[in-house]
Amino acid sequence: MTKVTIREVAAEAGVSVATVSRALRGLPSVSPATRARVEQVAANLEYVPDPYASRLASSRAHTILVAVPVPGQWYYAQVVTGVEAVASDAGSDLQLHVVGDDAQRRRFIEDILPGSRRVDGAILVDIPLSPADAAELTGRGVRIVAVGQHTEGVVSVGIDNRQAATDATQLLLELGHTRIGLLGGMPTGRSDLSIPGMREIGFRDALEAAGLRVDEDLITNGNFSIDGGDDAATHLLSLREPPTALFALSDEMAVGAMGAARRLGIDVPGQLCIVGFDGHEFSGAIGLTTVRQPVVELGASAAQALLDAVNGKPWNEDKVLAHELVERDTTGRRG
Amino acid sequence: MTKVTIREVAAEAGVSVATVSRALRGLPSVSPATRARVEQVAANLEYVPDPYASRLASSRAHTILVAVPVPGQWYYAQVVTGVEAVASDAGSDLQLHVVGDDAQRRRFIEDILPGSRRVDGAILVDIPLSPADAAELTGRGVRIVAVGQHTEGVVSVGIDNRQAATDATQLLLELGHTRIGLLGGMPTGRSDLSIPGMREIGFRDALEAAGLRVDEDLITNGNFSIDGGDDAATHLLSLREPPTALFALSDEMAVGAMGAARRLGIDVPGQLCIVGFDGHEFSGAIGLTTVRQPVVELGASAAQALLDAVNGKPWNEDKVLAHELVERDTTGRRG
DNA sequence: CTGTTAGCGCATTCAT
DNA sequence: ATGAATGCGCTAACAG
Repeated sequence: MTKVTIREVAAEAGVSVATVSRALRGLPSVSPATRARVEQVAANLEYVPDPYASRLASSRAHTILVAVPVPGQWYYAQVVTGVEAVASDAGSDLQLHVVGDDAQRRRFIEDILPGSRRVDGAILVDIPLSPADAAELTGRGVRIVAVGQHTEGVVSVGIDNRQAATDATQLLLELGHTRIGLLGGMPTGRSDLSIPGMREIGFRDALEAAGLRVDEDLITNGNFSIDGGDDAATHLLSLREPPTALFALSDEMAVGAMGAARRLGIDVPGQLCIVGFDGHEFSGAIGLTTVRQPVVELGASAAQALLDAVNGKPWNEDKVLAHELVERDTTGRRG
Repeated sequence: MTKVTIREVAAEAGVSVATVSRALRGLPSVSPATRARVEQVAANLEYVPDPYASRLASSRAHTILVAVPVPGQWYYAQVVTGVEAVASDAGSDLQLHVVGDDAQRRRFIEDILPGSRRVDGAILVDIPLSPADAAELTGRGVRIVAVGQHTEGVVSVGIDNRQAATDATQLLLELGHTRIGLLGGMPTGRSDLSIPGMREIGFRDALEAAGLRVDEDLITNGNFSIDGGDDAATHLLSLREPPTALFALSDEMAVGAMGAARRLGIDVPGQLCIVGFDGHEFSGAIGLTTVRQPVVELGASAAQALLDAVNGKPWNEDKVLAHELVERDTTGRRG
């Protein structure tokens, strides 16, 4: 009922509040005996430091903020999981922010983030950030780490999206496909810097390397959603010359495409091969060939980068984690 | 760079800090003229109140905490999404905590939650809470709302799990199945109060109502995971007298079961019908019949309940949202 | 309607 | 190694 404060602990232990503070935080200059006594008393009184008071008094917030566009989407949920694990290990709280539309984005960048000591830093997952905004924020002392989306002047953690897309496309090419449909998505801003953009480039790379011309009609927008993938696939499959394979830039779209194929009575992989992207938890069970990326580790690394920066050891270069092409039923080697 | 404080705003606007505080928070006793001026100055100076200072000084944290066992699991991610939406609408931050194993659970209940003013309240999603702990916490002024898991003395938001399971089982019965396997999970604590427990009871209800005896050998533990569902299904399907239908208490397990069936060359729904539970985003695309529950709304309602409690209007009874049986391919009406 | 006076609970100098 | 003093930035009575 009564919120025990550091003062009562001090009184009870017969020392000053300063000593209690030092003892409980494991600072060096405290005699073992005193420390033991203080810890004992604190335990008895069930003393729990008020985080807000300590955040106000010190400069560390012991809180790391993570912003994602759609917290319910598998990929983001996994990244958040990774961040949480590292954060909680380090004794930091995790504040989750949703930055979906552009209005939220502006509010987030202008109002939330600048509140300097609110948090130790922020992890932006696929949140577009202009170099100007980035400079402005870091100038204000806001530590930022990006996951996926790369921004000038901000450390980022991700995979080699371009290469990963090339790998996936090459598998399809090896299987003999020459008409490959692409289920991509919303190219916001400079496409050569966005994730979808990089993947699309990788896709084109592979085709060109194989001496094939890219048929722009086969490049569609699946909106990174199941329904979008379904729609896009339905469209592609109804063309006069439909593709014999689809490369979806997310497993959600790939699943949508699988659904479309099933509805249209098109056999997968007999008549249509499909490759997804992400390594969604369901991909194995439904036999979806996909490019697996280390999602949880992505978040964990980002969190670590942030913590390191907080501790004065900022990373000086981006971290690129390994991806892996996982071949499964939807690209069953055609007999 | 320079953190603008309320003092500078006050100075610049020629009023006291108290007035600035009142003006900016929209409190009644401030003249329109003064308020306008203060707001103007605050905007110019790009003043952003320090949340920790205000939390320390006031009694509201403007933070709502949400605890889930596995943040990366679809169901939890959806609930969190719902909570976030309502929280951010109300201007509150969202603090995410993972409470997986029992050690985390104890630490959470004993150390995190009791920090009274740390948060306005907590939403526990499927976190077992003993009536004793609940009483202790509420006694300390910690507001709690439960999602799913019901605990004596704590308002909860959920669906009628028992009825939902009965509905699902009845569909299978109507289709003529008499040997139905159950993919359930870890009965932690009193099973008749846990979600899996309630669903299992609903399952038994339906069988008994149909005059069928429950074959305990068909009741398995799928651990609420894809792999667990696969294993459990594999086991069931290898019995001398295998079930002709499976009822999985989560879509993850159902998908695992679908994978197992595919691997074993068992046609679904021809030789085996499957019903899942949750209404996972992928269920539609893969044709999985399932019991859909309003996941996002679950979180949103819980958040609303918490906010209402904070505002002195605590709910006096649990909220039961509607579920819906969605019939799809995996229970294709057999010709 | 507005200004003054006190803290909120803790982390930090600076002494000792 | 420890204590006393000061302030983090804001809200909350209490006056006026």
